[in-house]
Amino acid sequence: MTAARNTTDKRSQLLDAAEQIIVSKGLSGLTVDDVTGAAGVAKGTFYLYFQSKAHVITALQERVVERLITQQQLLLSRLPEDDWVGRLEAWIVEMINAYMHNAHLHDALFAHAPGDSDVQTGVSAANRHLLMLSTLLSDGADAGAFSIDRPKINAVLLYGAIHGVLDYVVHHDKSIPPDLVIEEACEFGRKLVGAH
Amino acid sequence: MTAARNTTDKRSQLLDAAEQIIVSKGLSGLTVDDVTGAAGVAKGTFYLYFQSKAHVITALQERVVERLITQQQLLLSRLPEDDWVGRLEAWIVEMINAYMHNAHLHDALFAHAPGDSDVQTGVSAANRHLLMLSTLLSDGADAGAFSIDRPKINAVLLYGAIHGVLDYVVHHDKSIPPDLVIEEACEFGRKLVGAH
Amino acid sequence: MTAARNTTDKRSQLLDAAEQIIVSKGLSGLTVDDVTGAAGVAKGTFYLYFQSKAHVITALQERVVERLITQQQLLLSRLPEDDWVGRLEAWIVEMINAYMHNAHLHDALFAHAPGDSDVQTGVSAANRHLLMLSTLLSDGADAGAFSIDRPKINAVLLYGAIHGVLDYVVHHDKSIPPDLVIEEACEFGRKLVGAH
Amino acid sequence: MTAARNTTDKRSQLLDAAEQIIVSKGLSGLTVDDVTGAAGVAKGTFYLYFQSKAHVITALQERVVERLITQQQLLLSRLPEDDWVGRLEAWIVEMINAYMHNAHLHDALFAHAPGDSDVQTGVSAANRHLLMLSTLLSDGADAGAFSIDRPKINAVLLYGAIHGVLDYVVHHDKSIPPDLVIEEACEFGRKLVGAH
DNA sequence: TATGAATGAGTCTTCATTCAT
DNA sequence: TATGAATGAAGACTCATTCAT
Repeated sequence: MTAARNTTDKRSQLLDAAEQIIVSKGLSGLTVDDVTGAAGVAKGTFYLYFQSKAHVITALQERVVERLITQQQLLLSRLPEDDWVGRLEAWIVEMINAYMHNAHLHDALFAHAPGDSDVQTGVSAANRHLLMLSTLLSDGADAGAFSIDRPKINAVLLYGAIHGVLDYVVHHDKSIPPDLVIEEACEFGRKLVGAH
Repeated sequence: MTAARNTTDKRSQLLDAAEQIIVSKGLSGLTVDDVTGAAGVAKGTFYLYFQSKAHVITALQERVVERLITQQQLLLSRLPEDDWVGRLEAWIVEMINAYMHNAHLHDALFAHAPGDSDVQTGVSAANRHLLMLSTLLSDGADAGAFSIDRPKINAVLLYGAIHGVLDYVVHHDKSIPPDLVIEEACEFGRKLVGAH
Repeated sequence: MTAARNTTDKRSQLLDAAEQIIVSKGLSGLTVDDVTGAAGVAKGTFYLYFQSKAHVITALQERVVERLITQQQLLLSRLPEDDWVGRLEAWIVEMINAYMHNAHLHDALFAHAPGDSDVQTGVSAANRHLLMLSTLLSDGADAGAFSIDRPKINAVLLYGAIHGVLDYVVHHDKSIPPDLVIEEACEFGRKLVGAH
Repeated sequence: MTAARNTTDKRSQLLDAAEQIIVSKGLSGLTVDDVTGAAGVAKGTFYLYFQSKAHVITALQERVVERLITQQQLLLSRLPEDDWVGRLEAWIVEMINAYMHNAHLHDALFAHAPGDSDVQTGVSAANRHLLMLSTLLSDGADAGAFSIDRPKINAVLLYGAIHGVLDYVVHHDKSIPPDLVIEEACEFGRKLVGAH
């Protein structure tokens, strides 16, 4: 058990270190050397837990998305089943909160430079998150609460819209208050699903 | 004048070469060596026209956006002044067409890896494009055709949404036909501005 | 005794694993990790049976040569004592057969990169094999069957010649049939000892 | 012209440096770092003249063989056309001299670890040398001076034999005087071609 | 303007070996 | 005996940038 715990710990330490470095130096500033240095282990140890540098990045994406999904599921589970607009808003709000809470990380992790170091993971992390939104729209539509024809493509649009504002707010116009972002994003969501 | 023209030419050649390489090898596959090689000039020449590698990328972004803006302005100028929904749709359609016509390039150029090659250009290329959309929304609202409170933030949302679908369609689900993308994006735009 | 047997077994397993890897990946593709992996033991176990990686290679050389020598001795023991040319030919034939039967292994093992992994083993494996040939020549000369002055140096020459052809046939001209190689090598041997 | 000379010089410097390092540390002790260090140039410069580490080795082989071939051709050109045994002996003598003059280098360079870093060069350097010997045997046979059926395979045998003795003398029994090696090798050659 | 040889810091990755358990 | 996590030295190769000509 101790061994198992240590293993888990070390992988997490490495992941934490990588996360911290991405936050401070950006994705391109991430070096295996720095990661192991920050984690306090030898360089070779890195390769005991990750096949390559690209794999930590993927693992980090997974972790970030997984946490966000979990959090959103928790929130949604506390809402009335039939309050579809409320559920959509909750989803949006939590996504924005999570992103703004650690903007640099989300940014670096999900600013795709496609074709580059794409370590394909079957269904990528972001895709799973997108699927969650898509399902939400789909279920709401089935329940008659949303007037939407193509849940998937609409989910993509909404997802892109939210990512877009967040990116804009974080990088180009920090004067916009988070509350306003949330409000407008929700308004946007409501329009999309035809609620009012 | 000949000299001046040559200068312009050579800069363009370099730009063309860079563009071509990004299309074929991606942004991370771009090397100064390849650019000068493809442009048929010596490596040192590169630095006569661009301060650094990051600067070509920026210049390329400018050029791409400038062309798109010009094209959109041309299209809009042919539309009736008061057909605001038509103008918005034309804007969206053209953006999607331009993107899909050279997806790799737009992709590489606007998949920001912030903090990386951020050669800040005052108001960045993309910002100018965004401003165009924002102005369109604003004018439409002033004319009473759009019911929108905050044109800027709504422009950002719409812009992000479109970029998002395009990215999705190009990288994750190529089965979606361009026409459908255009249709949904326009529908999305109409909902946003409250046009039925 | 059981323990002793296990020990022997494990050492052999390790040796077998190393042999197999050399055959498939070449000497430079040999890693302790792969060896222990293929042998089904932990990495540390390797160092319980061999002082270093270089030592397995040496041990493998010994084993290969030992087997060959044994086989040749068996063959020679069945031949008439006084048929010296026949004995020499048998020796040559068996050497060629053994080599061609597992060319990769012999190759990797006896393509000396001197100064590299030279774990000096007193009289090296190959030397013992050479000594066998030398003795054969010497005895044949003593019996008056071979007209040779310096058995040792002639053994070296013959040994090198055979190794040379084998290497050539295996790596550069696979079109040469084994039978021809054997025939020419024997002819070569006969000339050397002055038989016809 | 200066530029051309410098270029040639630098490539040669690198080659010289590599040669020197191989002599002192063996082939496996050869590092790009050391080579550039010894040549007094920056690390990157190495890759301006050679595609990879493996390529210097090949280039070195070429150079060594080329020099030897040139020297042998010079020697042969001074001998009477019809003294075939003399020509063969001269070839053998020069090969042994060249080898012994820089044993470490020849050794490291031609101790093939096949399948490893084999940078195939069409007809490899050693092959060209072998061809020279083969041609010599063939011509001598045509002239009626050598009684040999298959020049190529016999050349391979002789070539291997000589390499074998040299390796043996250099690594295992330094007590054998060079003169004796030469004498025996020549004797060996004569036997091979059926000259007394 | 134009050249292109030279630079050298920067990075990933491998792998033999050790050692606490 | 046996394990296997941890080590860290070593090494190949890249590429943006400079500068003498």
